[in-house]
Amino acid sequence: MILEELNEQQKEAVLCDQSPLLILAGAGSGKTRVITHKIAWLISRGVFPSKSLAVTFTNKAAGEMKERISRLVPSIDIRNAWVGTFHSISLRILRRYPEKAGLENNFIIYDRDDQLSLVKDLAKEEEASLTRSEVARTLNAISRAKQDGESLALECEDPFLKRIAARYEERLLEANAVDFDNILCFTVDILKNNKEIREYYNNYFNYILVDEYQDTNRIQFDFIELLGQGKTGICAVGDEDQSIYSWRGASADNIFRFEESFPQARIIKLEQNYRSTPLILQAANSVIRNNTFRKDKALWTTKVGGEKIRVIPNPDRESEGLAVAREIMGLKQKGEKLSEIAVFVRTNAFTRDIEKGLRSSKIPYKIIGALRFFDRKEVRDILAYLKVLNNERDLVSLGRIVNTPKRGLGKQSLDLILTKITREGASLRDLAADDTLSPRVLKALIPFVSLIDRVKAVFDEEGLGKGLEQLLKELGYQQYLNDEYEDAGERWENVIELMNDIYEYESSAEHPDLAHYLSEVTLIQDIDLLGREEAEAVSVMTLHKAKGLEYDSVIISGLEDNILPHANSQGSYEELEEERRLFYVGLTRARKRVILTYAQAPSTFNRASSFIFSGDGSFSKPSRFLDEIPPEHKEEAGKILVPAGRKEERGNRTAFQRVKLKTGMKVYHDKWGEGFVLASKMRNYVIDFSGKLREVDPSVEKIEIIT
DNA sequence: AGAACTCGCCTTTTT
DNA sequence: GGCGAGTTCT
Repeated sequence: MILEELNEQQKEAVLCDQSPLLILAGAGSGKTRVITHKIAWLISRGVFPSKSLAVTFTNKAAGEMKERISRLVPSIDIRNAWVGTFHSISLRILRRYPEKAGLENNFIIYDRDDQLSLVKDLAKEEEASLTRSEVARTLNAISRAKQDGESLALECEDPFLKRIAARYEERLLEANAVDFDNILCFTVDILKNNKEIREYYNNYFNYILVDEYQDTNRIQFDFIELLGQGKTGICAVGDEDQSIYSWRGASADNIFRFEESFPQARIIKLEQNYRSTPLILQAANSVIRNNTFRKDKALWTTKVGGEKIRVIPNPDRESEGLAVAREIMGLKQKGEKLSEIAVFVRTNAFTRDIEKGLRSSKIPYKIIGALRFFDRKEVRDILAYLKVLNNERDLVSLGRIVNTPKRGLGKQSLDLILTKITREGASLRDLAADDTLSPRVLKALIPFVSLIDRVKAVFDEEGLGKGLEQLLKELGYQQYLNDEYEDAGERWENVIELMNDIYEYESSAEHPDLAHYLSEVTLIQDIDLLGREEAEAVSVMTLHKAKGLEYDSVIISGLEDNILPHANSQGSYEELEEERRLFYVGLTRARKRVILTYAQAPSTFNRASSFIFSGDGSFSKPSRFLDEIPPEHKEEAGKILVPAGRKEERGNRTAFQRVKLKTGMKVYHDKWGEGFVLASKMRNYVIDFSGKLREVDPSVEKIEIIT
């Protein structure tokens, strides 16, 4: 039964257990199917679910994989199977031996925001003031080294960076915290340095399966190598054409390294695509063929035909959002389900433009992972309180809440408090009794410390949910939100949602405790993973988030040079090829159709979402990747005219709401025909109509932009 | 000393 | 359009 729905290669892959196995699986060739069926098959043959380890790329993928397995072997409880991301699996191991990494058992995880605050603090400690991007770059360097299995704290040419990196690790340990990288690094170190632990896990897992193998980095490879050494039951599935995470140390080279570390590995190629129409497949193939660093592959399908790829130019970003909405309305009228439509963007910021368009057409949508629930200020505030309640030596979190809500402890006081804690090892209680502090500071600090103590007692005696309720009550948090924010209602809703989540966790977890809750929350960033399915809605997400998903209809927006490929990724051949793979990933998500949109003057409108300026503000070019799709596979929306001003009836007079034209734009005027914009002059524009210069005010005269 | 206000710069992508 | 740094106000 489990083997029935598989083709020959897939079946071979599922059955192969006498040698390590590397599956090179093209897009849509059923690789997830192979993994789920393989695990289900093993379980059906009597292997305990907990003896298989499956590593996925996201928590969402892990959840889906478990669901699919349990549908294949419905009679068996697979809840304790090891299915998860590298991070969640390593964490599960690290939680068992925290002392081996110098941690106490209530350690928590610092997310990116915490990390940035920490680096900033440390720079200040070194009397250097770094800009936001310098802080980010410093953190990226530290992180990248760790992902490569190195450490700037130990080895680095730049003494400043080395010092920051070293202090960074110290401060993490002092706060009894790990960052995302350390979850893996510490676990790998424990496995490396402790023979008994390594052998225990090496023997424990009979089968190890790694999905999205092309996106593993060095430390993840080491992890797999340590657990999989000497095993035949190891299997990695990947596609170098979908490698899109090299910026975080991922390397498709791991595909070659696999054969070195696991000799006698079999290689099975999956080349039959079950997802897309041949038209989409051919288009995607001809795009990816332009990459030089790849093995040529021949994806094929038995399907026939397919709709041409629609390419839709727009005068500006706003119109692009509207065009996306219009296309979706069209699809809906054809009877397509909204849940089978996805819009992909290059960067998170662009989701806002799409959002606007969809909202104006009243199309229900969900943004996947953009403004994440746990990134909201009110949620972060409360979580910071929880982190301090868990461990008051967590200075990043303490710094966040000491004056939130405002209690008269500003920058100066905060600095003083933090210094006393770091230099003198003072506790909060010590500080509340410290008579060297000014009366003004003490007056604010004493109630704060006693609040922490009181709430902590409730947490210990009555549990997490009750503790949180007490915290909110003592803080007067709802009142604080009302006083400070216009959208207090919405913010309070989020706090309530967090409270529901914590009650939910408390009733479902085996041993509910704050540290576990906090790390769960940090690793699982998407709120929709914490319950409740969304209603029928269009999905909007970044191309990176799109990996591993599929939809009937895919719309990719922002197909402009400097966006896709991104302006920051044109420095080298490698970067450009990664951008092309990103586009390829987007295209191959589609079953039935692809729509591509771009804007001509993205920076004119909505500056908020567009930081990409092509120098002097000349307007952007369509993406070079568009040219890589053969003409017979696409259908340009052609030369269309878009009014430069939005028509408005004012009394009996028609006016055009002013819209900025840009130098160089091609326009059309009913009387003078085609022209191009030479310069702007107050409200007017100088336009060259085949040699004749005219000054035109587009809010009075009808000017259309030619695209 | 701390709050309130203004200005400029930013973001590529994520566990 | 938000966030931090810098500046002015209380």
